[in-house]
Order: sequence, then structure tokens, then C-alpha cells
Amino acid sequence: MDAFYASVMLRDRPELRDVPVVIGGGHRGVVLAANYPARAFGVRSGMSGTDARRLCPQAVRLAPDYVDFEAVSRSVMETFRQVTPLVEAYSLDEAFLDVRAVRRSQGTPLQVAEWLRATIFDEQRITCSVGLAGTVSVAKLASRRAKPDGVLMVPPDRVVDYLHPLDVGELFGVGPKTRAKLLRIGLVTVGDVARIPLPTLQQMLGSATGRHLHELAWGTDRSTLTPRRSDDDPERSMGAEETFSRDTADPAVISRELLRLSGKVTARMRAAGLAGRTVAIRIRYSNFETITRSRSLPDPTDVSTVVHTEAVRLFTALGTQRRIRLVGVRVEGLRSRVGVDRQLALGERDRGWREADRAVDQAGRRFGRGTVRPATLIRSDRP
DNA sequence: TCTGGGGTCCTAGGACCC
DNA sequence: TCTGGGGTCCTAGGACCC
Repeated sequence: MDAFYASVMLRDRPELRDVPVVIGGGHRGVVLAANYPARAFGVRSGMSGTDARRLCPQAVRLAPDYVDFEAVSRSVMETFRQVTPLVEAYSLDEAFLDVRAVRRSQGTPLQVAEWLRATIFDEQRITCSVGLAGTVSVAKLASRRAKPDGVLMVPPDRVVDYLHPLDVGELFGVGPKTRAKLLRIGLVTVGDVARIPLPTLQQMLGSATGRHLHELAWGTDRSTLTPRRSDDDPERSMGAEETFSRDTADPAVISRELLRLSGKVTARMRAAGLAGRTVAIRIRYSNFETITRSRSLPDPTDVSTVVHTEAVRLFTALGTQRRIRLVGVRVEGLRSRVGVDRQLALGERDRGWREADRAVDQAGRRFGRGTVRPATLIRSDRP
């Protein structure tokens, strides 16, 4: 989708369509999306709200409506699946489709692309762009170049000619750090990188990363898709984090926030039927220095108290008195909860907290999320 | 008043095991 | 007397993506 969040929010606000609009970027926040008029002022997603206001003070600022974004996303993904089941959802607003096998039933890739764009515009009143190519990363590059509201095809025999003049930073997976590293040894274009011997790249970037970059430079990365997370292939991790509106060094406040985040994460895990063994916390100090600490438990858990206790233990072990900007809780090593329940019951390590969680989940489903929560979270005096 | 929140994958070193 | 090679798991950090 083109400027997804902005496009969705402007569907029913035609009067804002031609003026600069920024989604997000409130207090301590970053820009989540900017419409094209705002981009003309240099506003980009990911930039701090402060910078965006400096570049374009007259922009209209809107708060994101994720409920709407998710609804549109579901509908768009459904449209994709009308073409083929081989859809790899990459984010809320982006997916890869393998259309090799649907030529007879649905038409050429170009025809499929135009059908998708027309259908999505009819149903959701937002525009999108399509890149067509033989591999995931080249298709991704092509779609970026097709924006806004366009289609670009890069046939296999034209891939190398297309890629090699580009700046390496354009490659899907090459960010500022890698680009700078390559620049330091005089590699500017994708062609420069392609001509470097593979072992040299691997020595510089590590074996897997080096190989991957080499593939990207020749347009030979993967062409098969992994359609969907399944029970055999669940999410690897789930986490929640939040930036305080004011930095704090108060351990009670931090512990309470860890409790809130642990509850949020484990609720999502329980809803997905997942449990995990490794609890990780993330701490960002006022100077933006960010660290993680993690510990693996003997058995997987989805119990909020177990995760919170471990999170607090990890934080306490830091022994820090520094002011903190952000805390986060993440559970890694997720697997299906099937078979985990019995093991926990035998150990009785969670002493009824599992049942408490279940009751909270049920109350939440019936009366709204957060209806029942730990008493310490009722007085909401987080800074 | 600079710098969100949700993820994935890779690297490197050390412990540990056969 | 001098100590291999292969593998897994754990932890911390980092790069990248939307």
C-alpha cells in the first residue's frame, strides 16, 4: 500500500488529501506515516515528531487508528488470497505473492497486478504499488520504484542491468551501517559489491550476511515463499515495550511497568496458544544507550507472574540507579502450549497463577480488556 | 522537547558434551 | 607431554525491516 496509515486515515477526509498530513509523532514519538504532500517537505516515517514539526510546522497531525489499519489489512490480504494461496504477509500493508502457477486461471503477472490494484482501490479506496520479479528482493525493489500507484516489472534477463547501477543502500537488507562499511572500502554501487569475491564479503560481514549480500547483488535471492505461520512454525518471540513520558529511576515504577508489560505479552501468548522459555528485558537509559538481559527458564511458561518475576530479577541484577527512558519485556523460544500445561501442573510452580490469568482473560473478553488487573496497576501513576 | 513499537536473523564467545 | 573436532545451548549486542 502507498503511505498506508496516511491513506487509510484520509479515506474519509478528502479535504486533507492535498495538504501535508503526518500520522503519529506526538510527545516523544516518531512519524509513523506521512502523505505525499508532507513528504514534499522532507518528512519521512521514522523521523522524530520534533524534526517533522521543524520541517513542516503546518502539517496536520493525526493519531493512528490501528483498529482501522488492521481491518483494511485483513481485507487486502484476503484479496491477495483470491489470486493465490501462496501469500507471504510481510507486514500490515505488504505481502509477497507467488503467481507462477496462476497464469492460466488468473492471467499474466501484469494482469494480476492490475486486477489487484483495481480491486483494492474499489474495496478500500487506497492505492498500492506492485513490483514484479523472479525473486523476493528484486520484487521488493521494483515495488518501491513503482510507488506511488504504479507497477514495475523487472524480467529475469534484465535483473543484473537493473541492479548494478543502484546505490548499495537501495538493496533490501542493506541499511546505513552496512552501506557505510562498504563505502569505506570503496564499494558504492550494487555492481561494485557484485564483483567483490565472496570470501572478501564474508570476512567483512560474517559468513551468512556476506553470502546473502552477494545473492542480493546478483538478484539470486529466494523465489519461494513461506505462506503462513503455522503450529509447526509459530512466532519466534513476542514482546511489549514502552517509552515513559518522563524518564524515571524509581524501581517501584519500573517494576509496575514490567508487570503491565508482562501481562500484556503473556495475554497475547495465551491467546495464540504459545508458551516460551526465555524471558528478556530491554532497558533504554536517558542517553539512549540500550541493553538487553535475558534468562532461560527450565520450562516454557505463559504465566504473567512468572514472566514478571523473572523480568524484575533481571532488572534488579543490573543494580542500576540511572534514569530510564524505556522498558520492554519479551518472551523468546515460543512453542505451542500443547503438552506444556501438564508439566507445569506436576511441578506446581505457578501455584494457581495460571488460573488467575485465565480468569483475567475471560473477564477481559467479556467486559473489555483491562477490566480485571493487578491491584498495583489500578493507581496509574506511571510518569 | 531529538530519536516508537513490533518483529527477524546473525555474530561471537563461552559452557558443555561426546 | 600438550591438549581435536563437531555439535548444541545460552547470552548480549547489533543490523535491519515496516
